[in-house]
Amino acid sequence: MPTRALLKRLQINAALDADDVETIKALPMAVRDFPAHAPLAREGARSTQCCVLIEGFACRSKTTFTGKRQILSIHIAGEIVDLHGLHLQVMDHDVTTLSKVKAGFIGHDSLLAITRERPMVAEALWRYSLRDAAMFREWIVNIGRRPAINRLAHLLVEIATRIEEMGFAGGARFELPMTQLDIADALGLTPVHVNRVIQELRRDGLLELHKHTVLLPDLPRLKQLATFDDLYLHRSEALSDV
Amino acid sequence: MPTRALLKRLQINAALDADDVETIKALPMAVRDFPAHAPLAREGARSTQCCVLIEGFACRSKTTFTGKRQILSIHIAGEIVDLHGLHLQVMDHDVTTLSKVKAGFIGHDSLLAITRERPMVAEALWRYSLRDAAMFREWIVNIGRRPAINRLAHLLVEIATRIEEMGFAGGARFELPMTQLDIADALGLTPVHVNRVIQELRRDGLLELHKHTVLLPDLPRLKQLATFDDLYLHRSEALSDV
DNA sequence: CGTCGGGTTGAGGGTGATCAAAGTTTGTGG
DNA sequence: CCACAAACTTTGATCACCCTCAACCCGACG
Repeated sequence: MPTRALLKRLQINAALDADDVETIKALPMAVRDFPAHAPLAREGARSTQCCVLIEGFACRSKTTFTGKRQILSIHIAGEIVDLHGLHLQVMDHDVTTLSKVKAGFIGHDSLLAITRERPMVAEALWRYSLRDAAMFREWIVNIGRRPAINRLAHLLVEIATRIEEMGFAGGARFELPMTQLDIADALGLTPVHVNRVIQELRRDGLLELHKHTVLLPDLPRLKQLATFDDLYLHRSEALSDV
Repeated sequence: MPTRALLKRLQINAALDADDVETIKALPMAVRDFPAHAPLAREGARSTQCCVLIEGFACRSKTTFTGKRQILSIHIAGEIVDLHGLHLQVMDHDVTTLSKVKAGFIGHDSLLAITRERPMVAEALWRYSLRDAAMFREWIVNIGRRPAINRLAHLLVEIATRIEEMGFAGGARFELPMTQLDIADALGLTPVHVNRVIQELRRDGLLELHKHTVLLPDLPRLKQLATFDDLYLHRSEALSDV
């Protein structure tokens, strides 16, 4: 069931009834496989469908005229990488796979139709896009006001938290198919400096990183270093919903 | 008519029919005045209403545990500073006035009701929040990948563009009630360095700044310096709407 | 006239950038 | 399965952008 992860993702933040769930499951979705480093959407393009990650990792990024890339967010299975395209005509950034990816594409027409018929689905999606924005805000704080080590710590803890939230693996060990260059572009640093900061975390016993497997041996201390507060992830708000 | 600016703002990005407009005009709204540097909303609070700027400037910000403030966005008349509160229970950041402000407060209950009855209003608001997110993304790129001068240039051009878009004054001259400390917090810099960068722009004939009046004598050159591309503002998308 | 917030200036220091090169791993084709 | 290339990681040396600290100036306002 390709919509399983998506449903899980939406239900973390919204109370959907059985009919809502059925309607989402029935959405026509084209599933495709992509290799790593493949574009899922490009800046300037007019999208006609939304892209849901079923398996694998992707990131959103912008490249300045001077050729520098800035990664805006990392995405895991269950997440919609371009939901904004539903109401914003043209893509203002790129979406690229980080690993091999299985992705589902849902036409804007069918998605718009269901949002107009089922207000709760519309609100779940709207809320999802608001959480997206909340993560961008924290990303701004991270890049603007935290030194490099703390910045990297925050990125790691955020990803660990989000992976755990979706019920994949434990929070302290996970796959992260990002190169040090990717991490640098995510943090607004250079790859050389990221390498040095990684070594510092290793020395402090806060990070083990072989291949693309991350292990966080002392999550509490890492969270402290990151001054991580998960408020901005707006977890489990469904219960208190109107 | 206190909803005039808001309507103008929404209609830039959405096609509202006469009934939609009337419904928005009829929204019960409590108007209040605030001095400069007053909180409009606080991190951790559960909001029950949305705050619309009728006159004046405000900003959104987060403060890290180490006491550093990062400004996330600047807001002008017509903008809703906490629309996300409609679907996200708790505020993940602060909203503060920058100048004297006249603000209108609309209860979540009436706002939710109208979004459920009028899909086009819901979509206009949803789209508004998506544009918000697009501005956060550009803010990330600005802080993460542009040197200080270019960063300041970008901030100035963005504000000039958004003020012009709303039909206030010309794009090259406008009021900006931010201190150099505020600008520093917006750009992820220190006030001392902001001061030096301002002087550099002055020397280059790109900026005049007396009191809180900004004059941009050579907007094209400033845009070039900022490598400013207004794509992310998603201007006038209403026409091509579904 | 004194205080206070904000702007300006100077000296010195450090975080992170740049440049360059050497390892190491990954992946691909023979 | 090996050979080779390409991509990624690591290390070193040097540099610069921006920070820190500190003082002084200026205008607004009581």
